[in-house]
Amino acid sequence: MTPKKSPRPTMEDVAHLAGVSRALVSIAYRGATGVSDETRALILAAGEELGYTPNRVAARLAGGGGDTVGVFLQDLHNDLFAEFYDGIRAVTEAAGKELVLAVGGADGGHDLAALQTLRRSRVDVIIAGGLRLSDERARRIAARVPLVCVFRAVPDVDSVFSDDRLGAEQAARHLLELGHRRIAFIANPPDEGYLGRREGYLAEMERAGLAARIVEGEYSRATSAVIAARLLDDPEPPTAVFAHNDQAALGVLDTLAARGLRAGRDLSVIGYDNSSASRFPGTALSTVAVDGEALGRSAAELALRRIDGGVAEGVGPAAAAMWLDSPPALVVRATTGPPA
Amino acid sequence: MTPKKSPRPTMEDVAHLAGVSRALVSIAYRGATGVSDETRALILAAGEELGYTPNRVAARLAGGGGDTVGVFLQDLHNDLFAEFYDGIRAVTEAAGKELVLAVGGADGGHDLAALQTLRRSRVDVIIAGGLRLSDERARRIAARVPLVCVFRAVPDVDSVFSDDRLGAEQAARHLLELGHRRIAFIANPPDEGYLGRREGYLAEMERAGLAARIVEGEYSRATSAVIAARLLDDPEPPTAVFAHNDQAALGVLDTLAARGLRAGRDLSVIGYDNSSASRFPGTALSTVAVDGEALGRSAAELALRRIDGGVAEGVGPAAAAMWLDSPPALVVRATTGPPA
DNA sequence: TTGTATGCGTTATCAT
DNA sequence: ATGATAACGCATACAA
Repeated sequence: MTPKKSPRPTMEDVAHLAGVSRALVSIAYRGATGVSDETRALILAAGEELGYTPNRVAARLAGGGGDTVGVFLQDLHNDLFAEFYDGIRAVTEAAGKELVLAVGGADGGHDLAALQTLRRSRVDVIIAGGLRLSDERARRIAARVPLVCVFRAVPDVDSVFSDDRLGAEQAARHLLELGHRRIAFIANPPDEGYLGRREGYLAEMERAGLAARIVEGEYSRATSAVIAARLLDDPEPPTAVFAHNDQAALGVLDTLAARGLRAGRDLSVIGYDNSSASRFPGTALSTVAVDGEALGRSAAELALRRIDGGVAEGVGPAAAAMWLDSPPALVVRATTGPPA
Repeated sequence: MTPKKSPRPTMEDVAHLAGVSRALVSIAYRGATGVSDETRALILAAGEELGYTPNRVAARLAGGGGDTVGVFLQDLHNDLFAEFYDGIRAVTEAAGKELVLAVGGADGGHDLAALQTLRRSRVDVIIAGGLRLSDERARRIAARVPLVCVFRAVPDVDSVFSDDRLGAEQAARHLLELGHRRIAFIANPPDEGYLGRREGYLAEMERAGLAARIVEGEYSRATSAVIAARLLDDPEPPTAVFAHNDQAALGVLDTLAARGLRAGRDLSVIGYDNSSASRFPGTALSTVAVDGEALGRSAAELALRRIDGGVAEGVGPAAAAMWLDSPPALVVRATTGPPA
């Protein structure tokens, strides 16, 4: 009278009920070849009856792997990464790969831990969007697991990115052509990569024979708001501000609103990313558009090639691919105008 | 002269190098008790030297489990779910649990597949934010794996939610008090739960002796824009629109903008969620605030109790907990005003 | 086509 | 504190 142990049905149970061997059940559930359609239907029916769900954990341990891609997302609050994820999913889903996600924290402090998590879960490749780690650290990670850095170029590491420097030049030039001369740049932490935007700004200012004015900031809206206030209180305040990304630009807009000032008239503001927030009619932030979804798709394709074989199989970081994808596009909206 | 196979270092390798047994290595890496601090340091050093990373897949197969929580997120494009995730992470991280994520698609069609993925990966409990499945389906899933539904009350299933009905009543009343009489409600698909908002609207309209006007919509901004256009072209157009959520309300705003109409003057619009999009100064959408992060925290606590034991351990859906959390709060901004 | 053994890297249960 | 040994659930040769 020992009651049958019922924890969770396994392949064994399904095989038993269907009157076949475990191997057959395995094949049937994977859609692999080696079973007659009839027996497969029979097996699936048996599984259904038992409420069986394949155990992916066991499958990953046993199988060779090669069907799991890890994705790192810098920030769920930033719409750009949602688009990025959409792009990745579109191609990985079509290829029948499973996605494992890891999300960064507000600051870059958690990025490394997130990558570790991905590594522990034995993903076959990692696509990292918006990694805030030094190039050196990124390289060290790439040495242990195939890594594709996105939105950012890391030398010697597979990277898919937009030409930030070019985009920044366009933004700066736009401000310059409007007649601005005192243009400040709110930068990101310099030790976390993403230097292209800063460089573009610098280059364009130099070309115009103007003094550059870089203020180190972060990615957050709040921090940027504080910086903007300081800038405005300066004895010789800038007439235009170019922010490293939209989030930061939004922070500038916040202080402007708080002081009853109007963006585009009292101070020109331009961001970078063309995040959904910048697109709202009421916000109408001038910015530089980055196609997050396209970058996601390209990154996923690169990642798949790394694990599925193909052209780049086996090659290490030595043959890192650098994909300059989807050129940035200046988007002029309402927050930029001629100096007051 | 057979070269040592180098694929990936395992515990065995670490144990070998450290001159101890595998079991010790296991204990050392888990921080469990049973090793002297000295040997542990020695083991960790050996692991470091080999570039060893614990294999979580194997650990999950072997171990009893109980340390993995699955999270379903309806939509990465909606900021509300980012907050929700933050709340979950705050408590699960403190409890030392691993998170496994699954994301829904644009429509609810992928929700079931996402849940399946979570099930296959053998998470110990699932926290689902914004599930678009019928109550019945949700119940069937809950019968097979501990499930916590959030933002929504599913009878007989653990649920953590805000009082949508109350919030909707507040929104409707706000419109009523402003003097509106023809108030339309853009609803979500009726078979996907989330009926509280509709009910609140209905109740308040009835109380005022007014005719309700419900238009079935979806969650998307685009669909809602089309609906708004139709509403506006009606021979007797509403003077106010209450949308099921902010996304939908934004769609109404889009149509207004496209026609050169002004929200708050030509047509009052109110949404629901207080998503970040609604907060932008330029948008200033009146709405009802939901504390996504608080709901996430509560849901996580409930989930942990389910797996870690404690008060609710072992109890099935029969004793489902319904947490009415964080009361909704009316947020009046610029898109609502007296009728023209 | 179908069934059988072996191994995947850990954890857990025993002994010592 | 430490060291063997048995699961964990499945994939993958390989034999039938």
